[in-house]
Amino acid sequence: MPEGIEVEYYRRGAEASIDRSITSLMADDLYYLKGQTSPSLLQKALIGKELIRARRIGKLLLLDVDGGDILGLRFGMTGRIIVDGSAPIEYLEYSSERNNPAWDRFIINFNDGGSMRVRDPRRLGGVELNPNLSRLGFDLYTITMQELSQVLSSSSRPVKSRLMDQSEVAGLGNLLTDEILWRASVDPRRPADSLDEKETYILYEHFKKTISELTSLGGSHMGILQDHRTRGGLCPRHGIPLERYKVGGRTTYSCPEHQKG
DNA sequence: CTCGACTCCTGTTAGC
DNA sequence: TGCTAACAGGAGTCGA
Repeated sequence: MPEGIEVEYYRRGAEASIDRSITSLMADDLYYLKGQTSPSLLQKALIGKELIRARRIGKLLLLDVDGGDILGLRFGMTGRIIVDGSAPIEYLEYSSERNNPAWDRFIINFNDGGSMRVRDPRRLGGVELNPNLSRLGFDLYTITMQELSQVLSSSSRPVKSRLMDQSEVAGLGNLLTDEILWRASVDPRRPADSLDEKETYILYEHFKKTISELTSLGGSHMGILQDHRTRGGLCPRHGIPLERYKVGGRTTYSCPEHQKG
């Protein structure tokens, strides 16, 4: 599913839509419009305008409009962005291999005949004009050691829950979080504030390395753990069955050998 | 503050 | 073989 890494790819893809005049919209799926966003507000903000910048905070893609508005796109679990018919990410975990235009929930048409569309089979994403950004935590690409330390030391919740809390760290999803904790040899259930300075540093190093590595490899699904995150899956390091359980309601896999305590 | 339980959604898959 | 029920997870809400 799209996590921060995929959305960063989407952002790069969306840059192809910069500086092109918007002539029309398709925003028929009202369920997909979040907050106060309505088709008429979108028309007013976008028609005759241009997108001037593509930004990203965590899993939220932000497109600045030349009238001062900001178009926020969320992709949920199965959403992708398609600019002029091509998608920055073709393969998406848990999404359909098929590519059905009926799943287009939002379309921007440009005066040159091209388009930018959000294709989302399960409709867990959404479009929001001028989204509230104040609740987003440190972005996964720019978080510092001090910031991570602050996030972890200020709560006794499970370390995994803390890392996935978008108001603390923005951009980590379930798969990336399992991958990072697996690499760092940390039990996802451990209280966040139980990690000492050295453990936090090790976690931070694996965090940064995982993000940069999977960004160059092409997505969250390229992680070492990913293929083994299934019932009966084996730890790629020890060859023993991974544990499967819930943390904060999310399916979690970890190795009982090197991620204990 | 923190937790679980619930909601939304729908394509895929496990299991009878 | 064919059906149904559970599952996947991002994000929000709600009550304990």
